[in-house]
Amino acid sequence: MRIGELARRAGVSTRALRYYEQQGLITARRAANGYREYGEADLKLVTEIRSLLGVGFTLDDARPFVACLRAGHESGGSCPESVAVYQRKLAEIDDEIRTLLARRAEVAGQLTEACPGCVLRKQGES
Amino acid sequence: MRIGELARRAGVSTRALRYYEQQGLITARRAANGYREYGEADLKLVTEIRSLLGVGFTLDDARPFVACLRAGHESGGSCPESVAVYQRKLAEIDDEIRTLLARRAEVAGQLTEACPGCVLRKQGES
DNA sequence: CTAAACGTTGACATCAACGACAAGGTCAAG
DNA sequence: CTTGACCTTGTCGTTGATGTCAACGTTTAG
Repeated sequence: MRIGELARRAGVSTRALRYYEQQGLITARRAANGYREYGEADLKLVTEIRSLLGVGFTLDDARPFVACLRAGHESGGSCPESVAVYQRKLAEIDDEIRTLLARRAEVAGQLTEACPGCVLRKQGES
Repeated sequence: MRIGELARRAGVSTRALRYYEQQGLITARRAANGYREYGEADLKLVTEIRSLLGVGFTLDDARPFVACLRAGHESGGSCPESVAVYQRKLAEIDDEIRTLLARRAEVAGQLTEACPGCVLRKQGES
């Protein structure tokens, strides 16, 4: 299939696909006229990439997953390198959550000071 | 005081101060030689801006606070416009936290699938 | 034959808050 | 007079994942 069809099927823009290629995440055979030609495996790759981007991974983070799929594994996350990324990302997410909770407390405190009774309750806060 | 001293006292770069001025957050009298001249009030403004930036506010968010201080209030957060920003930011932060929690769950789930027993516990999780 | 619908590469624009220069003016001390 | 520490404006670079053109070649349906 050509780039337009892959884009439609994967739900991404052709621009994105060319960018992924430029970043070395996907590759494409070239037809005689220079057009990119993709197979079903490429659809899986792009789908994996999109899924990872959707949960906040960067393209760089996605590399091991793509490599894992290319190596023949049915899941991109089943290689040690991918697992390492998973763990790093989990740690990053936890860090961000901690930062945001601290910020929320700080901002809520300031708001309370400026306008007692203005603070909205958060789910789970007494 | 001139820009260098204000920068030192506020703990920011002169570049940042000029940027704040360009964005209309602070203003400066000009000496005969064209140098910017600041007063103690400006130090308060910059300190407020930095404090807000520190908890994730944008310069645009900081505008009402600066205006509030300029209007003579001792606290930048004590004007209704500032309170509105506080509330909007709180809502934004809560949204981000929710997103991150969902992501964390998603990533942790994938990791568990790929590598049972690899997931680290989070504080507060059973 | 031609227009529409594809494909190609290349390059600039976006968002925020500056950092890092360039190229110059000003001013005090030695 | 000169060095050096200030100050000025202006412009480009940073970061990530594209959007959006430009300018052009290809293919396909009518």
